[in-house]
Order: sequence, then structure tokens, then C-alpha cells
Amino acid sequence: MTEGQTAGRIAAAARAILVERGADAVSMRRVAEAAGITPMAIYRHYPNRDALLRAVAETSLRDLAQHWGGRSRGDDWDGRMFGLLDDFLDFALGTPHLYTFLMTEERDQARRFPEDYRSGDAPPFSQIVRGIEEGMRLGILRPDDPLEVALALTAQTQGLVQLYLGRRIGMSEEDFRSLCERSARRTLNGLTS
Amino acid sequence: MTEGQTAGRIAAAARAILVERGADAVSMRRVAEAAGITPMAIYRHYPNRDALLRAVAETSLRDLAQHWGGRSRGDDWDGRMFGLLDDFLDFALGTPHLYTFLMTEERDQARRFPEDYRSGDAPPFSQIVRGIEEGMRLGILRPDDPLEVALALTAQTQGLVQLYLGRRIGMSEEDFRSLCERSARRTLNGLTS
DNA sequence: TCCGGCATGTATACGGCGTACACAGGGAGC
DNA sequence: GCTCCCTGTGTACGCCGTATACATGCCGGA
Repeated sequence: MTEGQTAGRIAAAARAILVERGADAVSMRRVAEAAGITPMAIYRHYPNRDALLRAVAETSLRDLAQHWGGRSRGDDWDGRMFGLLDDFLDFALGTPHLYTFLMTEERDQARRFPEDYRSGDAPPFSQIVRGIEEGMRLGILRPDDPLEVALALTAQTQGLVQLYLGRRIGMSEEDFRSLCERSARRTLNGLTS
Repeated sequence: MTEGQTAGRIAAAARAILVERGADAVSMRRVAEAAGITPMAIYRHYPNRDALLRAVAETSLRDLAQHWGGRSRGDDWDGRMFGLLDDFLDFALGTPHLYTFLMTEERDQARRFPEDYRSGDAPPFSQIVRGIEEGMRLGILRPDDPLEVALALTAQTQGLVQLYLGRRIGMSEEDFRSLCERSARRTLNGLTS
């Protein structure tokens, strides 16, 4: 029911429009035209527009999980962690519409903190958690709840990206990436004297 | 042109719908009905829907700036700073649709970091900046760029709120507020050992 | 007093949206 | 052959933003 080749063509068309023009631009009529089909034919494969978008979200997350963690700045802990930050920013800044859709749309069936994250279901996040746990084992990080520490770091970057994509940060992409790194280092090192 | 009493009634109606049902529910027809007017009459006061929403955003931000900083947990620096956090969460969790609209919608004319924030134009944020500067003067915080330190803290909270409002954090509001506080303290104190 | 102009509001209509509903073609099993 | 189901089409309804044309009432000058 989700795996016919027509269903795949529909999802691919929807994904392309989403990446290029944002979720608001993904209309049934546009998707249908891109898939070479009439709008109502989509309903033979997806019960409604929300379900179609959800399917796109799921395959995108799966893709993302596969290609995650490719970059690295070196073999030490610091390099691996900031490599993950680079990966995250590559995705968020490279396909902003897709990022916004996946991260900020309110979706009830999304993974939830802390249960779904503790179980290691959410691939990108769980890589961070593993990095945090490793940092604690290595004595680089002080002992703490790894999930909450990971959240403290990722939420900060997500907040910054939200501001940047909402055009509230007037910087070049390069400067913004530096800002994200500086902010993460501030959180690692603390602000108090 | 923005201050006729009909214009005010329209904006108030739009704001009420926005608060109650979210920006997507603010249709010209609904606003018109709530204001006791036909949809096209709105166009005598606002050139289009975007301009109407922008007007609502501006008055909401002005209101917000006036009532900001009321809460406090005590007279010491820590109490004042976490009082600001309480204020922020009161707003974000009390009127989530309004918060989402004001903070996350992409609007070109929004205040931008760092220029508009440095000048003290953005009232809620500049209160944080002043708090940070005071903390540095008092020797509580280590010397640093106050703007970026303020951003590191606020972006984290905004990221957490974004996750919470997107139903990605499965906690009661009370637990979530505690999580925000713990996260801010982690950033203040640092994560490294 | 009338009269034009202007500000304000209305009525209608257009193209776009999601999608309900009725129907068509074509292959599979009897 | 016939039937059934799977897939796709055509049409239509009620929403949306808003362009356009028209109505109404007030106001200053003749």
C-alpha cells in the first residue's frame, strides 16, 4: 500500500516540491502534475495530503539517518562532535524547507523526548547522545544525564537555525556557522567565571 | 491609516483568532465576520492579509514589551535572570499560537541579530543582554560578548520551546519548565569537567 | 440649498485549494 | 463469457485571497 511504484513517484514529486518551494507549496494539484497523474489519483495511494507529507517525512528521515555522520574534523572526540554539528548545519542550511518541515511542523506521531530518544530510535539525535556518553566515559564531560545534555546542545543549535532561517540573524552562512560553533563551545565551557 | 477605530476592531479580531486557533486560521472571511464587516472592507484598512498579520505582530510585540519583566524570583542576579526565563515561558506556553507566529514565521522586516539587537531595539532580548552585562560587571559571568552570550542562552530556550510546542517533548508543562531551567543552568555552568 | 468628491463598505467573481462522489477501463479468477 | 477489484478520471462543493465594480453617507464649497 505504500510501496507501489506510482506511490513512489507521487512521494518523490511531493518531496521535490517540498525541498524546492516549501511545504505550503506542496498542493495535491501540483504533486499530481509533477507525477503525471490527476489530483484524485493520489488518493488511491495516500488517504489525504497530511498522510502524503508524513510519508515524505519518513523517507526523508530514513535517508538522512543513512547519510548522517559522514563529515568529521578529525579522530578526536572534539572533532567528531563538531563534525556532527557540521552535518546538521549542512542539512539545515542546504535544504532549509525540508529541515523546517521535518523539525518544526507539529506532528503528533513524531519521536518524543525522552522515551523515543532513550530507546535510540531517533538516529541523528542518538548519535549525539552516544557522543555525549563517550565524552563522559573519556572524562571530557562531567557526569550528567546524557539525554538532557544532548538536548541542551541540540536545542541551542536548533534555536539558532530557527532564527537564521527566519531571517532574524543578518550574517553570511559562513559567519552563522561560526556563530553556532562559538555558541556550542560556550555551552560546553560554561558562561560563569 | 492604521488608527481608525474600524482598523483597530479588525486587528483585534485577527489577534483573537490568531491567539485561539493559530495563524493559519486567520482568514479574511473569519476576521471580517468577527469584526462585523464584509471581507473586502478589510482592504480599506490593510492592503492584504500579510499586512494585517504584520500589524497584529507589531502591536503584540509592543504589548509584550510593556508587560515584560514582571516576574522575578528575588532580588539577586540569579533570581532576576530566571524570572526573565519564567516570563518567556509564560508567554510561549500561555499563548503558543501567538508565540509561534511572532518567533518562527519568516518575516523580512523582523529585528535582526546583531545590528538591531545591539541598538536595544528588541525589548525582551535587550533585557537579557542587560542582565548578562550586569552579570559580567558583578563578576558572576566571565567577560565575553554580551550579545552572543545572550543569544546562546535564548536560542537554547527557543529551541526547547519549539520542540515542546511541536509535541516532540512528552512532558507536563511543569516538567518542561524545569527542563528549561536545568538546561540553562547547564549552559551557565558548562558541560566539561 | 444643492452638488461634487471622497472615504467607507458591499456584491460578485476568479483562480487556487483539499477532497467527496460517481464513473471508466482493464486485468484476474471463475 | 462474466464478475470483481484496482487504479485512474471528471466533476463539483465549500473554503481561501483578493480584483473589480458599485453603493452609501458625510463634508466643504457654490
